[in-house]
Formats: sequence, structure tokens, C-alpha cells
Amino acid sequence: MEKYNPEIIERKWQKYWAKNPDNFSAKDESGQEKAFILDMFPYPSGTGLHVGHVESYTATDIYSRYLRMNGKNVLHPQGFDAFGLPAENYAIKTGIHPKETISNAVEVFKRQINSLGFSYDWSREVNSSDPKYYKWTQWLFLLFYKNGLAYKKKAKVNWCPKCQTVLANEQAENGKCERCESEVIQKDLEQWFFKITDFVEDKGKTSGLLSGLEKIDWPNSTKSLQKNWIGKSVGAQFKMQIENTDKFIEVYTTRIDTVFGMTYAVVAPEHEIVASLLKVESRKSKVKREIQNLKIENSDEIGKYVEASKKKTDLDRMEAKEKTGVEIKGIKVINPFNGEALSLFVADYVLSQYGTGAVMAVPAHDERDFEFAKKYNLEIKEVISGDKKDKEILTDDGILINSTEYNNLESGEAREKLTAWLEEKKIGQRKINYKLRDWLVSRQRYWGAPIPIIYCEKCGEVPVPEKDLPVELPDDVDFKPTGESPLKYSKKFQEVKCPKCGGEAKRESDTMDTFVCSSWYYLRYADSKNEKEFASKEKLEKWLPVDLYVGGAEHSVLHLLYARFFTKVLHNLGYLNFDEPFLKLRHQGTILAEDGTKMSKSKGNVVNPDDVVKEFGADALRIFEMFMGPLEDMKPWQTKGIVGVYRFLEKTWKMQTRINDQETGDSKLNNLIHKTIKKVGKDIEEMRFNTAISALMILANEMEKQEKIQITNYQLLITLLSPFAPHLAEELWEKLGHSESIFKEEWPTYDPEMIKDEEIELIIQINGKVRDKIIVSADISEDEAKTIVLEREKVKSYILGREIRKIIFVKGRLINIVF
RNA sequence: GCCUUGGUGGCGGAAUUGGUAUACGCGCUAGUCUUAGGAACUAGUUCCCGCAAGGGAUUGAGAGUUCGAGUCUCUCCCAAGGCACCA
Repeated sequence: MEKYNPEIIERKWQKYWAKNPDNFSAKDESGQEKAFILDMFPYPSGTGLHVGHVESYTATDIYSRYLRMNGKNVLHPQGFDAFGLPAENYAIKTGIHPKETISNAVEVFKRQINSLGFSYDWSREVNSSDPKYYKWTQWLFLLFYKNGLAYKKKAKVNWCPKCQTVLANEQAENGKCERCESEVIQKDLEQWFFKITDFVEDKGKTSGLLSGLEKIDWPNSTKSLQKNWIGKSVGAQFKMQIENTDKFIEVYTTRIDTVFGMTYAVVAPEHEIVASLLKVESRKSKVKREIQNLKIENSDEIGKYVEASKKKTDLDRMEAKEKTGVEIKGIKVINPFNGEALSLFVADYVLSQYGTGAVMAVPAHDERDFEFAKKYNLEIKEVISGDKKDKEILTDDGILINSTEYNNLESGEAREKLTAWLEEKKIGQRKINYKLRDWLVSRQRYWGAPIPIIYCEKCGEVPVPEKDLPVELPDDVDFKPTGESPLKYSKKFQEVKCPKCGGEAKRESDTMDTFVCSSWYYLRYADSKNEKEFASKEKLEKWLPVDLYVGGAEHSVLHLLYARFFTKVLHNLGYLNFDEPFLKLRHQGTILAEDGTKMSKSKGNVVNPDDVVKEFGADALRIFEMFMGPLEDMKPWQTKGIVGVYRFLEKTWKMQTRINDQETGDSKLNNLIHKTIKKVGKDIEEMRFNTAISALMILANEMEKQEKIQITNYQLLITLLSPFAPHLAEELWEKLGHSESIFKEEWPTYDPEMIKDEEIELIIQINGKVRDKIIVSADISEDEAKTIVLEREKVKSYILGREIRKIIFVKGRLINIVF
């Protein structure tokens, strides 16, 4: 027998599978039950495949192979998320066109993916930078546009003054530019948005982004991340009159129950009232009637404060250790509940973008207000009683005090009643606020899908007609960052005739956020070559939604939220018959370096899958990554650990010399085999691959002990192993004389009769402690067990004349004598 | 601060969901084989006391429920990830 040589075996079977794609292709015409098993398509980075990719791809590969062997019609495709910044930044540095960079990287990725024996259906491959793909990204943009879900407005964007460019939020983390580390500033520019906020709550028959979470099988943590991101809060919004005027400021609060504790109010520096008051002061001729009686005593001071706040970056405002603010001297606002006239402050701890940009301040029950009140010596009035624990103030709900007729109410009840009062008096109402903002989708960048809009001097904003799609990216552009999209400098691209009037017009030069491309790619796999639609309705109905989706937890919010949004829009517009794209989602946990830190190029502790494949083979790498621990856990790489799974594979390989085709019928081994069939199947379904592998190891160890290995048993072992180590399984299968691929085999079934134990080890406990064990028939009755156990010398010596209070008997498991 | 997930041998991790804690693998120890090293195989390996038989302790800490708790309840500590002046 030749040595186990994964290099030769693996190359051989990879070739075979490439020549017989039918083995793994999804059958559009088949009547078998479908299963759509999906990996998040990778960004083809220049550094190649990472062990993290291998982890998730192995998981879905095992699952897909298992389902196929169980007679399912499996759609398991792969593609590339090929637009994006790294390739463009690389082009700026080297002058090499992103197209070239990406196509090289895609080649490397495909080579690596194939070297691991993944059973993808490559006939459905997508690449988001391919005009045949982004034609439909653009088509979807126009669909959104026509339905009022894509719109343009002025917005603050991240701007790096050194690189002279707009940055995506992900590139401006912590307020610093990803590339040059300089401070990012906020700039007002015209930007495109998608109305994702329209889909937070249910819309017609389409479930909302919040309620939809209830019906999908996703990790709890991911659901709660999305909920947090959406940030729904239920409160009340009400008007406070400015004393001696008929003008109001409106505030939002979730704690209307604390309203009698309000001792002042605060507006954000950007609040319109501030600007209008200052205007009154500076241009007396244009005094508005309603505030003509007001005299602001410190308008200079306020003006300075507002100016200073405007100059601060978001980062500064967030990091400010102490709260600052200025009282607007000369005006008072009235608390409508008790008529008290209160001071009004401008302070930048109040956010202009959230709620109304103005708040009621209750220092006794809100930490921020408390901090501010202490600093400026403002009144602190308690109106809720309850347990403060070890804090200075009570911020939890409690019982109302000092609140007129609302005294003694519990916070929750009080909120209902106080809100009802506001509604009755028509000065306020219940109000729901969200943290989620509309999705800014335009990027002043080259390497993305162009936004299909044309600006005509006569007709204004004109969508590119469907027949003119795709709007292709020109190749001849200068990548140097200028602060505007590089597309602006391609005349060929920019200058265009207006589709409406035929006059001179200009194309939109911005491209779309890459997250737009990845928000719908899973739909394209159903019908990836369709040139008439993004996918036919029939095929969408056949294959979607995705039954299992696996990918990194870093996409918990953005990609997964956007993809859900797209699905909901398309459902709402009648293109899809489902409103959640991914029924079941799992994340692979991060694989850390051997030292327990994150793998990083700069630390030089990155494990390259190619090296591992070369040394131990793809099967060993696959099994090792699955064996390291639960799929979702973060776990450190241990090079030495691979040796263990390699030994296991080698052991299985060597067994082929000891097979025997005579039936010997070892009932103990048969029992183990059937238990293993059951366990491996169940574990794969629950994606607990580590314990499935452990069960296979136990079976292999047991078979190894046999002098002769029965051929039927050996075949079973190989079949159970095949989804995990496909190359080895194919090779051994062929050696056993089979001419067809092992993946044409049916998954073995277990016989429930065979997994029943005839004898069990009954645990004998005395006062809950294990004191003895005894082999008995599995169906021993309580009485029989008692009789036998109480006769045992060891048990007798423990009892020693003491009175037995009771005896607990758990059938097939244990007996516990209590005294 | 809030949300989420965790905390089990020297290490990665198991535990039929309330019933033998430490499966499987790594490592380590001893042995067989080998000129040697390695590989392979066999046996052992939670910790403490003991030559052994045996006994005791043990799932981050503490309490509770129970005949019985890694698992359920409460309080606290620690770690990772996310959100974060969102009123």
C-alpha cells in the first residue's frame, strides 16, 4: 500500500470534480426539494484567501455535500464582491488599473478555493464589477428612484483635507482618515440616499426591519445589534411656550414621568431658535413680531459659543470631558404641566440630529443633566422615588413624588397619563424616534457602479432610460484624488445627450457604495445569466430565500441590514414573494493567531492556507478548522493541532489494508456505528462539526482495534467522513472498487433498534455522590435495581444501619440512595 | 454606562439539556520498535493526600432551589464584541 499522500489524491479529485461539474450543480428543472446554501461573497483582496474564509466555506461545503447526499437539490454558488476602495487606493499608488488588480486577485482566490475542494456551482458565479452584473445594480437604483426611495439632499460627509476626498464612514473611523491619519472634517455636499427609514416598521404586507427579525433564525447577538442600530425609542414630544411670546420650542423625551423635575431646558447650538434669536439681535429692522419683546442680554457670548461648537469635529464633541453651555439670558420657557418659567441653555451635549434638537432637563433623574446642573449650579428637584443603589441619582423608573395629582403613580402609568394630557391639550403627543438614518449611497470614487442619472439644464434630474443600461465605467481615468469623483474628468463619460430633450447634459459622476452591490447578489445566483431581468420571477421563487447564510460577524449591521432592506423593497414592489432574504444565519468566529492576538500582516502572524495545504493537505486543513471548536467561537490557531487530524486521516487510510468482506457481526461495534450515523447527521444539521468529527474519531479508533475490518463498516466510515474529507473519501471509495463518485451515494441511515443499549452501567449514588457502578440490563425495573443495589457490600457499608429516607431511580441511568 | 456572548484540566474544547464533569484532539510521562532522531504503536495523564486500596476537592466568586446543579434563580467579578452625550 502506498503512503497517504494528500497532494496527489487531492489534485486528482479536484480535476475530476472540475470535469464533472454536474456533481455539484443546482438543477433548475429538478423537482427535488431545494436548499440554498450561501457564503458571503468575498472581496478579492491581493493577500489571497484567509483561514477565516476557509472556516466558513468548509462549514457550508460540508453542509451542502450532506444535503445533496440526502437527496436535496442544492444551490451552493460563489462570486466576488469586486468593487471597492482597496483596489482603487492601490491604483492611486501604483497606477495599475483596478480591473487588472481585481482580475488577478480573482484568479488567485479561485485557485485557492478549488485547492480546498469546495463544491461550488461555478456556472452561476457573479462579479459585482462586471457590467453585466452592475447593469442590474443600476436598474435597481432606478427602481428605487422611480418609487421615491432614492433621493438627493445636502448632507454632511466625511472629508479628508489631505487626501482631498470624501470618505466612506468605514474609512473615517474614530474621526481619522484611514490612509493618511489626518483629521476628518464634515462637509456639506449633495448626496444620494436610500430611504431605509421607510422600512423600519411594517409596510403593507411587508414586515419591517424590526418585526422581521422575529421570524428568522439568526444569532441573538446579531439581532440585538440590528435592533440597537435602528435604535427605536418610544417617548413624548411636546411644546414649551417661550414666555411673553406665542413662539414655542418643542422637546422630545422618553421620561415624561419626570417632567415635574424639569429645572431648565437645553437646545443644540444648531437649533433654529438660536439662529433666529441672534438674527433678531443683529438686524433690529427685521424683528419678528412674536419675539419683539425679547431682549437677549448675552448674544455675543451665545454667538461665540455657537461658532466654537460648529468648528468642533464630531470627535471633539464626543470626547469633551466636561459639558459646556451658555444660558440664553433674557428668555424663559414655560413647563406646561406646572406653568413654571425656566432658563434656556445652548449646549452642545444636545444633538441637533436626534429628536427635536431640544430637551427638557431633569438633573435629578438624568446623568447628563445632573452633570451639567452641578457644573452651573442649577436646581435639582427629585420627582421619582426609588432605590438609587450606589449612584448619586436615580435614573430608573420608580414612584412619582412632587408631581401634583400624579403623585404615587408608577413611572410607566404616569407616562401614559401625562402623554394623554398632552394630547388632550393639543400641545404634544406620543412620539417614536429612531437612531437609524437614511442610507447615504453616493461615493465620490471611481471603482464602483456609476449612478445612472443625467443632469440636463432644461429637464433637470433625468434617470438613464433602461435601454441605455449599463452606464459603463470608462477605463481612461486619472485616479489622483482631487476631491471629486475621478469620473468628472472623463469627458467621454461626462458629456451626454439628455434622454428627454436631446440637449447637452452631464452624467452624475458619483458611484454607488459597494454595499449596494452586495445588497442583492444572492438574488442573482438564482438566474445569474439573465439579460432581461435581474432574475426571473420563476427562478427567484424556485431558489429563494436563502436557507443558510454563513459569514463574518463584522457584517452584522451594515451588509445584513441593507440586504434585508433591499429584499423588503422588492417584496413591497411585488418582485419577490418573501420579505426576509436569509432564513438562517450563522457567523464563523474569528481565528486568532497562535499567540491569541488577531492575525495581521504587520505582526507577521498570518497563517496562509496554501502553506497548510502543502504540508498537511486540504482535507486535514478542512477538518482541523472544523475541529478547533464551535463554528461561532473565536479561537486561536494551533499548528500542532493539525497533526492530530492528520493522524486520524492517515489511520483511516491505513485501514484499507485490513478489510475483510466477511460479515462477522460484532454487535457492540454495530451499536457504535449506528450511534455514530445518528450523531454525525444531527451534528451536521446543527452545524456542530467539532463534535461530529470527534464521533468519527471515536468510531475510527474502535475499528482500528479490530484485527479485520468489515468492508461494509469501512464503507460507512468513509461515507460519513466524505463531506469533511472529500478527497480522501473519493480515493478510498474508488479503491474499494466503486466506479461512481462517493457523492452520488445516499447518506446512511441508522436503525433505531441498533442504537438501543442492551446493557448499561447503572450509577449508584449515595446522598448524591457516585459510590459504585454496576452493569445491568438496560430495561431493569426500579424494584429489581433496588434489590440488587442494596445487596452490594459497598452500598451496605455506606448505609451502616442508617435509615434510608428515599431512593431515587432514573431509568437507564442511576439510582440515588438518600438518608 | 447600555446591549450581546462567554468564563470547564497545561492548551483547543465535550457533557444526551437537571442525572457518571473533564469525551475527542494537542501536549506531557513511561514503554515497544529503531543504529539514532523522528514517525508509528501500547499504557497513563483534572488537582491534592496515599506504595496501593481508597479518600477528599473541583466547572470565575458567593448564596439559593433540588435526592442531585457546569446546566435553573439571585448577587458580584472578569473577558471579548458592539453601541455610546440618542434625552
